[in-house]
Amino acid sequence: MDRPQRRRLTPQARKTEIVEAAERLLQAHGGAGVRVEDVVREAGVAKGTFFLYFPTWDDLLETVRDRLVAAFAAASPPPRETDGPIDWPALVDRQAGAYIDFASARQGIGQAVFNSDFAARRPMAGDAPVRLAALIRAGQAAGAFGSVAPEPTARLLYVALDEAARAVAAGADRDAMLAALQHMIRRTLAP
Amino acid sequence: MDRPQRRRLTPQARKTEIVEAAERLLQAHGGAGVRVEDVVREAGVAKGTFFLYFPTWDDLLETVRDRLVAAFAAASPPPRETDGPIDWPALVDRQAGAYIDFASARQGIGQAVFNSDFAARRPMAGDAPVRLAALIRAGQAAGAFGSVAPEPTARLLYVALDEAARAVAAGADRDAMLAALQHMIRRTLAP
Amino acid sequence: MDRPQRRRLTPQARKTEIVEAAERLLQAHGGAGVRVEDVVREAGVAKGTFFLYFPTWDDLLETVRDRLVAAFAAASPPPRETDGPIDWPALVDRQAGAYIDFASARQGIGQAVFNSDFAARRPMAGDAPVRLAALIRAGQAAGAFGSVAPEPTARLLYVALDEAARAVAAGADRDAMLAALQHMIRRTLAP
Amino acid sequence: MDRPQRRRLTPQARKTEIVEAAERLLQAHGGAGVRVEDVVREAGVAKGTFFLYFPTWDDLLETVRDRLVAAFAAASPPPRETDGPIDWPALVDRQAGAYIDFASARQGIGQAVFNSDFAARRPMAGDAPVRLAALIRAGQAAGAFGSVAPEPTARLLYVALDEAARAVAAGADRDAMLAALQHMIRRTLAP
DNA sequence: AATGAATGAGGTTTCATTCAT
DNA sequence: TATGAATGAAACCTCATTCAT
Repeated sequence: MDRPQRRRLTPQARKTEIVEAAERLLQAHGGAGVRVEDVVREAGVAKGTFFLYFPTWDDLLETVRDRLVAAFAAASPPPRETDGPIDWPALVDRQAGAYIDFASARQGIGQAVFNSDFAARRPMAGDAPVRLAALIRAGQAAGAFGSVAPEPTARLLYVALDEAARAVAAGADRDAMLAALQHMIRRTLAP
Repeated sequence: MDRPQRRRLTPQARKTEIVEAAERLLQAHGGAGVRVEDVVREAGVAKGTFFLYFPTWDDLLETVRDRLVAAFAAASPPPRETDGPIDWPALVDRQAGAYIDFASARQGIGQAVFNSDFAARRPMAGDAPVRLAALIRAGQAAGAFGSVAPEPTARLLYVALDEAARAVAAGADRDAMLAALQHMIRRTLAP
Repeated sequence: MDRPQRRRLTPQARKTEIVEAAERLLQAHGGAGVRVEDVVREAGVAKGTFFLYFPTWDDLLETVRDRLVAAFAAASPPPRETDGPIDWPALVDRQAGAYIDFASARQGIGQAVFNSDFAARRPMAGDAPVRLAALIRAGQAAGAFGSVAPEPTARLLYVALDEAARAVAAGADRDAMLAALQHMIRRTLAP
Repeated sequence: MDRPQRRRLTPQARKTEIVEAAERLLQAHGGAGVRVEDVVREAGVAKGTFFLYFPTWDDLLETVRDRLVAAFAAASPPPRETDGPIDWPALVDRQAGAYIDFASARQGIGQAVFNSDFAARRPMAGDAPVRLAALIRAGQAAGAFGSVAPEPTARLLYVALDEAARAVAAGADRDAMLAALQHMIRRTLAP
């Protein structure tokens, strides 16, 4: 028949192809009902190839999650000291907006890896709240923020960020959500 | 034979038995890996009986979810006007504490019905944020709160409440989480 | 369509049906290439039913093996003292013949459970050689046999018995094999 | 790059490397669970190379089996007439001991090629019993053995030899097994 | 001759749901 | 109303074998 040629790639390239195929499907379906079968069809590879790169389905999801986290970290790097004195409130506002836009555009994936049975099965180190806590601490050191407890507050703010993104993805007014979020953050961290 | 006597109960009582058995297991396992098989064993009924009362597994989860929501509503009723002028900040603080204690004690169930594939399959009307928005509106009407947008803010505060409960259930210091939460809420709603 | 009616049986009856279907196939194919799929087709049950009774494929083989051993034990019971003095050489000759006939008629099953990867995966207590050693000991006590070491000799005689059956099943002359076997046993055990 | 130099060997040498790697693994694991993957890793060659030399997995096992048979034949050659009159009973005793020692030291391989699904899939010409029958015939011609039927008896003695080796490999007392075996053989073949 | 990425048929196992009793 | 044996559609995963390089 017209069986497509066997395409030989470097392992890294092939792995990426599979992950990206998975991301497309997860984004479209929120993770629910996406199976190995679907991913390999989307990626145009054989089933065995999938398991060559991901021993289990959860290993794929883990990779997807790691890529998501890394992508946001790369997209909104923490402020560098060298750029002069930091306008903390403005910085926080900007980051909040960036997060909403980033995460709402990837809501399906986020759902699949953060609000699913998978998330319960394979809990995550939880990098984001840690980075947020560090940010709060830095702002406090600069005298820009009040004396809230950094870690608990970071946790709470983080889920608020996430919820805002989810709301926007679900159709809520982006600017209204962002305004409410920024208000909450500014007020919470204000001296 | 000496088969255990078939216990004839009112339909409602039998249904409750099953739900409560399910709640015990979901609470213990966070929902992961709890199967119909397990529930009927815990409830002491036959498998067919389960489907007599719950056409599908998700119907059971829906019932569990509804009961959870109803239980909290019953446990912390909204303030009644008749009790004289309301101390809004104090009210909010009290509700936050109540929510943390209630939800952290039922974290497993909450996980199973709110942070799982089920939650994605069967989204919920979302009663809690609505009630919270109403509360904010009432406080605003009384001049106790500032002019934030009630619905978006309610959404954000609600997930913060939830996260605080989750953190406590996971071992975080209850009082520290509560303090951070109360600070956030008070500041966010302050005039 | 003409989907066959669902046949409800007692668990024991259904289990037996499945085992017997398996035995037919194993006997016919020597175990090689017989799969769950084949057994359920032969038994006329659904695949899930198989796993209801045999958690794994090897559990089925174990049941088949146990039945085989039990069947031979039942078919040729050890001599009872009450029947008067025993003619040991004649007894041994008779048992040898019985074993050859029994085992050669079930060569396929024997192959599947005793000379296969399964046998290596799940080694057996090895009841037969033990019973044979007891028989030798009893004959020695009666002065009918010489002073060979019972256990090692029983092991060796047992595999010879088995090989004779295998040879007969493979087409060798039954009487010639039996004669050679009886000669070997008699000579080995003679005083 | 620094990829390990592709070692160019004569085909025969490369094939031997693979077989010997396989033998090491089969001996260690009794054949169960040894896969092509394992063999090529042990041999330090690529997977494709394996199939260059062995069209199928069973071809490898066949080679292993042939080497095993040839190795024993080489290790204990049949007696040559030129050495003068043969002491048949002593010869037989010696061969039995040699077989036990040889086979018990290679029990894993023996299991993999003689008592496995492979052995059923690819039955063997059965050289060993044939040679044993010839030996019996020669002894009979010399007047040292009785008039047993050579072929059936050789079959039975051969499996006894094999079982003795298996028992020793499994931890049985070598000398006790050997004594029982020699007794059985001597008595069976005695005039 | 040698490599190792890619294949896909085939196998076991799970479990929500059905249905004869 | 209640039972529990029976179902079968997935789902995951393995691994001998192929083939482009």
